Amino acid sequence: METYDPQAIEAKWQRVWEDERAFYTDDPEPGEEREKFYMLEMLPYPSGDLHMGHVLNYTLGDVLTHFRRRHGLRVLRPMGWDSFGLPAENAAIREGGHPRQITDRNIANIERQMHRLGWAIDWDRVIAAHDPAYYRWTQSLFLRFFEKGLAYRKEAPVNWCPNDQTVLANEQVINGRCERCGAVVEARKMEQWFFRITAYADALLEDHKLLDWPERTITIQRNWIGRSEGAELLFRIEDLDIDAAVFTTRADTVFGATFFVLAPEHPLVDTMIERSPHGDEIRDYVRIAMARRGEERAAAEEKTGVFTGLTATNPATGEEIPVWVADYVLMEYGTGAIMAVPGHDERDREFAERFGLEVRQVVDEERGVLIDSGDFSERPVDEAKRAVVGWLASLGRGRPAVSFRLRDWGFSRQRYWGCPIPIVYCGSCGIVPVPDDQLPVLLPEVEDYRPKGKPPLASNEEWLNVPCPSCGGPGLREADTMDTFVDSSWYFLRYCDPRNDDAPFSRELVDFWMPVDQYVGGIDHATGHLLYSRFWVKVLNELGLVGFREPFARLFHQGWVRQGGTKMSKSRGNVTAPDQLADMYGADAVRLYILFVGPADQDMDWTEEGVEGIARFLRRLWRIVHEAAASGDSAAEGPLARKAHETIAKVTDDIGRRFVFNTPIAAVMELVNELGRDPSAAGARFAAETAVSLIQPYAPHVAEELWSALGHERLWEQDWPVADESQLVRRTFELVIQVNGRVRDRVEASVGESEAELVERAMASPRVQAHVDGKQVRQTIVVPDRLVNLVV
RNA sequence: GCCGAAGUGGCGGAAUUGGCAGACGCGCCGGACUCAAAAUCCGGUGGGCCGCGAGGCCCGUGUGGGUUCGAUUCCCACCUUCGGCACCA
Repeated sequence: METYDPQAIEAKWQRVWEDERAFYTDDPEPGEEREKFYMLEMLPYPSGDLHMGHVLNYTLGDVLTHFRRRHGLRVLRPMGWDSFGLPAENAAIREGGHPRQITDRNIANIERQMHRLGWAIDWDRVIAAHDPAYYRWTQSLFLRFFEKGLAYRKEAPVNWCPNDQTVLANEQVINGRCERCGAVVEARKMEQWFFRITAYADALLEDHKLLDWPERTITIQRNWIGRSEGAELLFRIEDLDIDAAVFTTRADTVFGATFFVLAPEHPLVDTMIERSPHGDEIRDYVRIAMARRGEERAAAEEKTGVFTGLTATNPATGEEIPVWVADYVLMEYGTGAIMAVPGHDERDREFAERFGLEVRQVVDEERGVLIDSGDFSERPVDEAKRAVVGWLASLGRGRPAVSFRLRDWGFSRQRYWGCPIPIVYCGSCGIVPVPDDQLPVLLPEVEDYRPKGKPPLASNEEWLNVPCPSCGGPGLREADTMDTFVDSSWYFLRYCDPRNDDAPFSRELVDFWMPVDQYVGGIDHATGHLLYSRFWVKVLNELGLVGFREPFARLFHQGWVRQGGTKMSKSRGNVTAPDQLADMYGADAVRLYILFVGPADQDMDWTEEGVEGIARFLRRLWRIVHEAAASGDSAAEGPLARKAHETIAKVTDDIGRRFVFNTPIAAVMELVNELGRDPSAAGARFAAETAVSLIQPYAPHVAEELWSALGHERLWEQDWPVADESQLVRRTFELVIQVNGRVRDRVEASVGESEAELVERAMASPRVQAHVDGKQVRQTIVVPDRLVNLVV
């Protein structure tokens, strides 16, 4: 027996797998019989180095990949790169070089590290967001959205750094200041691109029922979409000769609406500035309010606002109530205007108290009924909500309405390193899409990635100025690029048909592979990537490009691997990178360890204490399996064989049904411990084969080597072992005997004994007798084949 | 403030349907091997108490209650930690 040399055997088997194309997946044959399984982990951003979070994510996926493959499924398990985005651009600005060079270098490095870990990936299907062969189709799909009116431009506030003359992403704003220069960030309005995801709000909620997802993820999405049922009510503003609509979920409180408030951005405000005697004050207020960013407004100590000098008519009471403009009312929600009911709304009350406005109680909170509300007085709140809306509707002053918290998805980025938006602005034709046959719109070279008051792409005049595709007149290209969430909203479709030059993907292939059967990724993407991808697939479905409505049938969230937390830096100093760890202990040890330390769906503080234990286990496994191979008896019965069958059942259930990845390792350790007591015992060979076979998804290299030592080959394509049910049936068991719920003795008993027999055994125990001690047994509880409890 | 998740030995964790708390591993202790150490192997290891010993008793899953013959598991309240959201009418 040679000593266990992880480096050598890992290199050896990785070469074999590559030579045999073991983990590459061909397109389905016509009349394909094998069931498909699409295994996918979230698209990684190619930072320079793999970290332990990646190792957890992809090892988990790898275990499932091997497990499903060995169940005879045709498994697709691809990999690619979310390779556009700010980090590469920042690195280019900081250190020089081109974002493309930096990105390509990082991809090469991280890909090498991935190979080092031995993951079973179909590297033929690799895609990269920044590859023109990919982003031409991102652009093409964008055009389909544009044609349907689902991609549009509108003015919206952005974070603007007045010093750097640039738009900042939310994560670049730290406490209201620019992360780079520290200048106070302002809100500025710009024309930007949006996807009309709000049009799919109901569909996104409705189709949750099609998903086998963690409940909390669905809850997060549901809250994010924020569907509220209520009503739109009309308030007459006589001075302007218009009706202004408000959204409310508390139509029952309309009798208590003592003032009316518009958001500063509300379109009517301009009219008011013109027509109101207080026009100047309104204008001043609006200017100040609009310069404040959303978070600043929310964080303000006290609510601010300005009286417009106008009044609106409360449709329920007929009273004239004052109209105010205040920035605690958000233009983005509802109608951008509210009826203020300070008697029953905390925010309205705060405002009313500050400005001395009337507060009127119209609901008796204790009894839950309306008061001082005309004909509706004494009616319960829920009933009154409907009744009031019905009444106002009959007067033409209201209607039931639904409002959503969800906003449209702004995907313009005033950045260089992203997918160009294939649009040309023409003086005579307006917004003109670049025709499909002129795609891709390639990302041009620029001299400086820093935006100086305009997006970086706009600095390349030659690129920027193009003839209008429609009329041939002078045109200007769109200089914004796309949010990287656009790239990742359809990559899982491209994997199904990654080298298609004629279309983003063939419908036949995506309909075969999709939906993703098992998706694995962080819960941090609950309201971003996961929602956007669902939206895209719904649109593509309506366009007839795909035959399904949901992209990810089943979802699993791995926990966070925290590194460098106070706990660990104190105890151990530096953290070792995964590939260094692999150099020290081997890839198999790293893979086993990351899954062994705890449940994969829970957060963990990374520590290397314990990796030695895994390395020790692998050396033990190596030695014991070799011993069993030399002298092991291949009997398929006896205690060791039974233990092996129990382990098969446990591991299969844990991975396949429970989605638990740490306990199977413990189960195999137990089997190996038992085998180690006598590697030449009856059934030892079978136990060794079982242990090797079961550990293969976790530690494929050493498993393959040991499988050879046992005289077999190609473990990676062997069927997953099946537990022999007859071996699992026990004839005897250890009867637990309790007195008053406390365990007092354990005795052997036969399976299937009657309650009376079990009680008799219990009473026969001297230890039990000592506790019963002549007392009256008042009750006996018997759990067949398990336990007896005597109550005295 | 609101929503969610979680609190189990010195440590990471296990206990799947209300039925033997602490599997498996780390660490630690003892032993074997060794001139010695490392590695390896064997044994022990929740706390307290009683017993020369075999063994026995009590306490114990964040805290306090409850349901139950029986609770880490179910219910109520509270504490702590970690996430997410935060003027959404």
